[in-house]
Amino acid sequence: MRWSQTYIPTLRENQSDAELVSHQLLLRGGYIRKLASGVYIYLPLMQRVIEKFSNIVREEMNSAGALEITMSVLCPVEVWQKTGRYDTVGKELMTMKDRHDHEMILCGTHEETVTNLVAGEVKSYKQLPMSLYQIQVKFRDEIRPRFGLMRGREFIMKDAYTFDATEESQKESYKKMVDAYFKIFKRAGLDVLKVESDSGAMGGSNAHEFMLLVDTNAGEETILHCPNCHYAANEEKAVCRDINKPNTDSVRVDTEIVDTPGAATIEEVSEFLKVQTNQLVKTLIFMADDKPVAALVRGDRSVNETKLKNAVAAIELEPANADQVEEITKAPVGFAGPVGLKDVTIIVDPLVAEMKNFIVGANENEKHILNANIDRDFKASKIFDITTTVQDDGCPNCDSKLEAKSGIEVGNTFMLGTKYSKSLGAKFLDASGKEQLMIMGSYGIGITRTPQAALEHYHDDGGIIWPVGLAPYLVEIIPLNLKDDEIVAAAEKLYADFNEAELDVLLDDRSERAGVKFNDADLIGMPIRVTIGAKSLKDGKVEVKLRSSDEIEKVDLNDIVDYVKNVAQTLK
RNA sequence: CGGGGUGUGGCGCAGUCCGGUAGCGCGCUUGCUUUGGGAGCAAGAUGCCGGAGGUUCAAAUCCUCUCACCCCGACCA
Repeated sequence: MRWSQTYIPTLRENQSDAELVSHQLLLRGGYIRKLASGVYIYLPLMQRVIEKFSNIVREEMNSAGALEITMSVLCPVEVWQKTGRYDTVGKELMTMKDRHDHEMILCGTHEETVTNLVAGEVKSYKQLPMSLYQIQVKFRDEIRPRFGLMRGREFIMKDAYTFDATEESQKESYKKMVDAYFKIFKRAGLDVLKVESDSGAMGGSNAHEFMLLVDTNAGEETILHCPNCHYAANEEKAVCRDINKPNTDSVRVDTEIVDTPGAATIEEVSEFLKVQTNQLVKTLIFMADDKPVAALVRGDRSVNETKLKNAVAAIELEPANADQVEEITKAPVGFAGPVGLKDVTIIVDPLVAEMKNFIVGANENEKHILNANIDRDFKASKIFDITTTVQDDGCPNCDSKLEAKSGIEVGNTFMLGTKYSKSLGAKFLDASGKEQLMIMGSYGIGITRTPQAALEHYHDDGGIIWPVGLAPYLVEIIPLNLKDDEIVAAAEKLYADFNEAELDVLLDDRSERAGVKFNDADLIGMPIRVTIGAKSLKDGKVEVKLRSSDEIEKVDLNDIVDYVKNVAQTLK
């Protein structure tokens, strides 16, 4: 492609509302433009990146035996009502009304659509396993879109779905997808970490996320990783095992109510009573589907709301507001405690359950209770891991300490079980003629998110440095002076040769000065740059430079295509 | 939804406190010169100062309402 024939609107200055380097680079490099919050237009270069990555995904999905289809973006609400997700997904569900006032879903995922399809088509175990996928736009009314393509309201996703007759077979299907995922990300130049995750509104038993680790604020999730046994899970899933337990008395002592004037927060109370924060127990009041829940964690730890949501099997969970807290505990915020609480579900974390003689709020203004003990002074509705796991907590699988890392989710895999096949009637007859529910899996990869995530790693001060797998063009030719006929002739010949050899090539045929072309080339980030200038050309040579290196190699004009081919092999 | 902030040519911003009819840099157009890391000179074009209402002789500027966008939090298939 000739620069003059395409559209690459590079900008000299950063746009003020882009926070992340990767977002900034896509904007400045002329890859994307914003239309509305979380809604982007992909310009020609981005379009090529999307095609490159999609093709990698497509090839690996096909090799894994998945069949490409395209499902509708729209889906009648009735299908979503059948699976219950019309209610459980909540406000993130994007919907519209047609002219007959019939509500339609703008799908953010396609379990409903695909299961509805398969339920009507597949009737025999002989047709299973079946694996379907598509690459398509998705809609999610995100509460706060941010970071450009990282979290949009409209984005492109690869979503795959497997249908199996038996658990055994489903495990194989799952493994095939996981293997394909590692191949895909490797080809895109990315090292990803597979972590255990919570299945959330998706339902199902087992789930993993594929995370790209980053050390910037681009990471929206915290991952706990064991360097020894390689256990890895995200914050919402990681089992909390505290290896620094506080010493506690073994003998239970009677409770005592004390005044704690002006001390409401854990810090204030611990300072006032001259005790460590881990001698206190935090009682946090939440509303779970409009029912009050008290969550008890140790004073020095915090509640993970996803874990708590799972503990009470709630659809909606939110912290109670000050009025609700007052109504439930009969005391202002800061003095809630489990002792004497009525008609409230009390979820106790295991770290609290093993404590003795601890301090809790007294449900009375400016008072706390000393020496509270579980079972004697209050009863737990349930003991459940609701503590957020942090750096240096113990690995649940070995004796090492966990490390906390920040990551971007670029893919996910879910074992769905029969949640969708049951509600949508995806049944088949097994070999003995008995009706069975299909066992499903669901697998996503963010097609627009992944390339931007990659840029969090692949850039320097000058701009983007694409891995070959994602680069819009492999090589960019820069003729330095368009008034020099020999340079132009050499550039045209090279351009023709690269095209002949079917290498993706961009020719910067603008009559800009060298500096402008070099800076733009650095900014848009093609892996290989070929510079044609008068000096080298006298000797029949051109200069080859990798975007990722400062070294310049002079190569004979006639050998250049082979040279570039070979170099490309050595790049990621 | 809560907290914070911003809307002024395509982009980045100044001007707003203290009202007087819009400016800078980059980009864009034309011409000449220049051509190995964001050139120089000259001449140009581009603004309902986010929108509506109000106060005033006069509003980008003051007041009221509204919309959009950004950041932090909740959410995250």
